[in-house]
Amino acid sequence: MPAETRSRRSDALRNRDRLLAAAAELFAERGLEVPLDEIARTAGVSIGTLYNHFPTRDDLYNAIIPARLGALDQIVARALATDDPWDGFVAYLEGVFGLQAKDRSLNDAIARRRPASAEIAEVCSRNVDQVLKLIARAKASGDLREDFQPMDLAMLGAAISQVIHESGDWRRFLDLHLTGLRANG
Amino acid sequence: MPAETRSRRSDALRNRDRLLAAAAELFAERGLEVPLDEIARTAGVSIGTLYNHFPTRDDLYNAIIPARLGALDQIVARALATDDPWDGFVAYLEGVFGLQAKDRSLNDAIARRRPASAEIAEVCSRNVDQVLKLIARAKASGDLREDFQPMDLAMLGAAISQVIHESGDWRRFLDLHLTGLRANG
DNA sequence: GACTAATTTGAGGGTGCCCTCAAGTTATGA
DNA sequence: TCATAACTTGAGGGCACCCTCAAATTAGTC
Repeated sequence: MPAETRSRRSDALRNRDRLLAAAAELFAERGLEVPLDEIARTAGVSIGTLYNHFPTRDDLYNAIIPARLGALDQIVARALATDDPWDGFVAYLEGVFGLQAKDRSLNDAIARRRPASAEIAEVCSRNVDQVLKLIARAKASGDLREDFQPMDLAMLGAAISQVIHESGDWRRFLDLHLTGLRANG
Repeated sequence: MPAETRSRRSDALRNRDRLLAAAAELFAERGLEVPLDEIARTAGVSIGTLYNHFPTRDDLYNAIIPARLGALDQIVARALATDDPWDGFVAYLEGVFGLQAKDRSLNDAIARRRPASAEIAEVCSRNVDQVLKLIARAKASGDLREDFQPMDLAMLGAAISQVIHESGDWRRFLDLHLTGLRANG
């Protein structure tokens, strides 16, 4: 198979890297809907070159988002390693939302399931099992209310994504959500 | 002043009504960003006529949104009329969010301050005093946590608007937010 | 019925973003 | 250094939405 031995040209590799760097930066700053020609311009490359390397927008997403979502693995692992089930659950929430707050593309990808590509879905679903464990653990210890559902978590993510979007204090909001608004309890 | 006595032509009045009806319907269904030419088409009128009656998008918003926001007055009044301060506070939240859930344009206008026109801001601010009263009352009775701020309400509105947007169960989410996720309390 | 001012019309120009492809450039290996 | 495949380029066509304005139509008046 000689096709395998063909090496990419060096300029092509360099341009690809520049495109990824530019896209990563712009996605993080402004979300997943930055115009492609702006990415090309930032990378110092023509729009045609961008399309050579990434024929569709999803190709660009798939080259960037899954790697970033890898951070989720660590967050959920650390949460599960926490002795106290409730603290672990809270640590997970703070970890994920902190990630979303720092990177608008992750806010889009996690909370709004924006790209919705198979590849990204895979990364997310890889964590679902772990997260379910986290939830079960917190329920078993009596800390988390019994009726809590995964959908509640999804909605919390959506809600917080909007608080972040509005530049609100998401930690404060999370705290209120965890403890409730009622005074005595 | 003879200019005052000039009457609008009947077809113009009719077309204006049709435009308002079409815009109201489309706004409620799909939010405030429906294309103007779609509104004109729905009204059975040309795009030029739309611009005759409503030179800017804001003119259209101002002709529709403030009236709808009038419902807020009733909601807050009914909430204040409720004997139990906490029940009143909750009734207000349910009233407002119910409104947002039924009408996407109100979801945009209330929670995301989308049009941000002076006229709409006026309608909203008219209620602020009443809402502050509602909050103060609920705090005084010891039902609402002392550290609750108006900003917390704004963020809750933003959060719920997103839950509604994702077709989530906003009542469930509000319930969780009011009572917290922790099991015992 | 004819006049006129009010109103409507929709083609057309502008913008921003998408995507393509024929022509030009360049890395690479012989 | 040349040949060639690999790569880059950017003008250009498409689309969706915005907004304008000269020409056509029509309601209201005499």
